[in-house]
Amino acid sequence: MATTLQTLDRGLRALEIVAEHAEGVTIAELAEQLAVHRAIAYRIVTTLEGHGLITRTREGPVRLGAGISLLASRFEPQLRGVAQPLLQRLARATRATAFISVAQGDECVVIMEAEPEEGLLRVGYRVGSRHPLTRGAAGIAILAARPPQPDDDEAVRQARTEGFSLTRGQLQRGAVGVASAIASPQVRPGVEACVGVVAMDDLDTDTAIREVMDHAGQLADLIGQ
Amino acid sequence: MATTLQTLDRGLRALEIVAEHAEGVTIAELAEQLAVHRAIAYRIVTTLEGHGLITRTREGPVRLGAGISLLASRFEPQLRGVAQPLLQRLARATRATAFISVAQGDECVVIMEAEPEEGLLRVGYRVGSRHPLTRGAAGIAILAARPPQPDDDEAVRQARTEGFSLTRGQLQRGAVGVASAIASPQVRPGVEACVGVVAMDDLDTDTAIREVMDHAGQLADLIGQ
DNA sequence: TCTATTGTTACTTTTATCGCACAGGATGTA
DNA sequence: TACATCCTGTGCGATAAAAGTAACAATAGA
Repeated sequence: MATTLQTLDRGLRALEIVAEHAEGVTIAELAEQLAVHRAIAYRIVTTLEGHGLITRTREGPVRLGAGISLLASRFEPQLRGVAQPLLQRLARATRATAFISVAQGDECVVIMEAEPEEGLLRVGYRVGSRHPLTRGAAGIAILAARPPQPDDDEAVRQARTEGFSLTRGQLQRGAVGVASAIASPQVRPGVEACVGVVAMDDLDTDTAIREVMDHAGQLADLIGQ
Repeated sequence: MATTLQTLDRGLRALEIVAEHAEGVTIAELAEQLAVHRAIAYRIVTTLEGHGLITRTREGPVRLGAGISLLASRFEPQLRGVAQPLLQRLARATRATAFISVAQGDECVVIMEAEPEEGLLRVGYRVGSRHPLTRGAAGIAILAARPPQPDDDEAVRQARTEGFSLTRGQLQRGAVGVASAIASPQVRPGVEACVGVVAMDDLDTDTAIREVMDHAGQLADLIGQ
């Protein structure tokens, strides 16, 4: 019947709660947020700590541990580190917020973000935020990189021929997004990523399209070696 | 009696096994490595997938998911991205392998690494590798950044006064390491990190000491704002 | 066509987990 | 000092949750 495991689920929720508290949480606070007894929270913390995913200061709060970095270093190792400077350059060139998203099931998740240094208003694109692949420039760019399907949307077909996708107001009123897939089929089939920018209506789309596609090519080269 | 949770422990072990297989693993392989029945592995996979930590290609293997990046972005967000270019510069300036380590319990764990581009032989310092705080330049640098303890080792006291630690052959015969703590007590108390370099015996220690301390200061400034 | 492998789900058994209870330490207050 | 109030940490029995079995569908290969 139940296809998920309660204990594992609680442990992962605990990990997320710890992640949300940069200043750390006590076991008692953790138990309250999980709505479980403190003894349970204590055992969860002990187990997570055994795997290095969290760490504890003496008698004090719990925070994320170095095991997270180990996992992150295994997840698209080529991308991390190399991509951040590129994203910064893209953000500067387009005066817009640059991001990298990957497909996760039938959703699109932001994994990295860089904001322009200048400008009065900034558009933030929160790392970890997700939305359906069928909505927003990022998802459409990823769908366009897949083999053609008979039920593809018009926007997807257009993005497939042009090499980029441009959407207005699909995720937020007044927001415009441009994205292009990062092509690396030979390296890691199954990993689907795209790079793009998002901004208010005043985005210079010609520049954005050119820069986004240029950076998508650079990223593909960097991770394709 | 048992202070850890078997189900959570298995789930985290599964996550680590998936991380070790960049090309992906099938549920059957995962079940074999965990020494559990396929049905159990299936439920573990479903639960991990629900939290975005792993993702599945259609009918195919399992690999790490975007949730890892979300967690990583919460773990020392200032450090990630900003630090990698600095590490590259440090590696180039010293012609040695540069690294950042953090304290995890009474151990010292490498979380980032950068290797010099030139040179015939490279010294690799694997991300995720760990050793006691009392051994190696990195651990001593972290201990030296803590308030003085009566049972401090001589090397720790010396590192505290000089601002850096230098060890030879403690972790590996013929290896020499230099490290200095990243001081950021006001920002995130409880996070203890250090930066350093490791190389064969031919390290130019004067240059290394100067560069490591300089970069430690830069990193402290960057994350201290 | 037959066989082998894998993913997936229903059902029964059993065991790991839950939640209570209590001990102990640190801190604050009268 | 005595008392109160937080917190962490840990046996132990009842029970809910997970383990294990079996079975089915789908796919691939011989």
